[in-house]
Amino acid sequence: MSYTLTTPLYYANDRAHLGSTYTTLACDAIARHQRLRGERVTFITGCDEHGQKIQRTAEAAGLTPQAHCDAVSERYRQLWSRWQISNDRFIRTTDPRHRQLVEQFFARVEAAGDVVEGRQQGWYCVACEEFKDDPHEAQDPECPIHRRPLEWRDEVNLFFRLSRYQRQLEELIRRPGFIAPASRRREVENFVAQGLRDFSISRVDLPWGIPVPGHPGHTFYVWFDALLGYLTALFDPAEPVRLERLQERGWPAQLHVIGKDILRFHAVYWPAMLLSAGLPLPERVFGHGFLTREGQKMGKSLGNVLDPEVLLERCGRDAVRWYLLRDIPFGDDGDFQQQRFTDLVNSDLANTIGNLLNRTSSMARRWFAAAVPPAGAGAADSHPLALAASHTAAAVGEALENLDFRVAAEAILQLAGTANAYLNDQAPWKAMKQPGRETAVAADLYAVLEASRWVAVLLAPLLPELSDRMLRQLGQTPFDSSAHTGQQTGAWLAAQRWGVLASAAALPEPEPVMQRLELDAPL
RNA sequence: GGCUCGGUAGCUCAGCUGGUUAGAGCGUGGGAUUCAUAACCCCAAGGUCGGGAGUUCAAGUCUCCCCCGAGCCA
Repeated sequence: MSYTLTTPLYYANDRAHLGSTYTTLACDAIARHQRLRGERVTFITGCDEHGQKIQRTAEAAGLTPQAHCDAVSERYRQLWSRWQISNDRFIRTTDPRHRQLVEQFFARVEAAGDVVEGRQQGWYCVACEEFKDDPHEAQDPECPIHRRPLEWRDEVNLFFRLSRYQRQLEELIRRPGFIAPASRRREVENFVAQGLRDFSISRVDLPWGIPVPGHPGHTFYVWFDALLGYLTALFDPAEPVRLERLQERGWPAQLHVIGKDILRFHAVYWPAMLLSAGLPLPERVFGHGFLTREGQKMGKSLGNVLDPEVLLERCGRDAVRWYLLRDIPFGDDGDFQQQRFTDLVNSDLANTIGNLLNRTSSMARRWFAAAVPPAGAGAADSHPLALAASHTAAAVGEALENLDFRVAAEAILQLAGTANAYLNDQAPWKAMKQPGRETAVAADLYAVLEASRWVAVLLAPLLPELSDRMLRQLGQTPFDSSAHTGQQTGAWLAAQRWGVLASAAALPEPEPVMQRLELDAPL
């Protein structure tokens, strides 16, 4: 089976912010989970590089649009690489192959009779790249979102006949699971119910875009071009772009993850475009929420923007991933609070999970020749920790399928908590002082080591690096869920069996797998 | 202006089709312990469930109005 998922193609107007990082981290966890399950994954991200806004930003910086995009997209690429994002593809809409794809796609849409000319007059926001509904006679109207003056436009554009797809889209949107979370569905339903209007797919006098074949002077509207980037990305960079081959390359996508602000484009315009071109539709569009910081919207004017590069530098990947995935319900809006961030990272990762492994490993080494103790009763499937582990695995699997990272994380945490409590109940440090209890202690420690191993295994999609360190400390081979080299062997599922640790196998000297986070200054 | 989604302990959230003293984790306070990253384990305090009215034997849970936040459409 293959599993294709995408982040949005981020607009190359400016560098990455926390929101795009959040989206990308979540997708990374999904991609890794699917690889670990044995799926052939194509995880797509990239940059959307056309449009008037970029052209103007480049001009203002004294650069050509291409040079500007080269710089911005390179910065994205490097950022994702530093976050160890496991994307298989990074597509840029200025890639020459993308132009081929757009041309092929447009030819289909045009052949379907879905392209018509129309005159468009109105006030236009360059930042939104959209016409606004302000009345024609308005004096100096402003964009309510960007607080910038609107520009008067009067042009003949090409329109996509969205209105023809009214019925089909209504049906699609009703389909359970297409729009997720379900709470966002109503909004789109209402929008469609108002009656779909054709939308323009070209601009005139905008050189920074892909020329529309057969329509001199027109370039494609940036959204039309950008969405198609998901398709271009599926082709191997070395192979020619051929729309007929799309389905062999992993289309349709199982999942588009986006911010809730662009839900309409993905749940309405995009499916209609695909229908017109005779291509299958993505299975699911997931619109997640936005992040605020300490209760306030992040913005340049407030000067409270949290820079993902700074965050990475000062806190590390595991900590940030954990906080964002474990504390913010995926789909809802969330608030980044520094105190809570450090509290959770320290409590969950360092104290509960890290210390569990550390204390157990240290006892095992001390009393059982630096090795995994004889398993005895600890290897039994009926051991309380074995039962807990298998419940946890089921819960984690289900939660991850539902993209509910928070529930998955909590389940893992609970397993670690159960194991910690078990240790306190059994108190091996006391038992070891009594003669004849050595076998029982060995079994207890074995079981707790196994539980720790399960914690590490289940953590692999969410926190690949911490999982890695834990498994090494247990003398196990870590999982490879990265792009391209990801194992896809089912090793991860096979590791979800009680009793994998071999008694007498050497245990490396323990060192803390997770440092506590001490932030002396605000981020 | 119309619509959507939220408003439950200091913080983040659970509470299905209405039904015993409203739950969890973090944080706070206390206890116990020493294997461990001053960690782990146990216990406790903390809520008039945004406000008001209504339906009902019974409402955080249903209806209406209002307030606040986020968003969609005008």
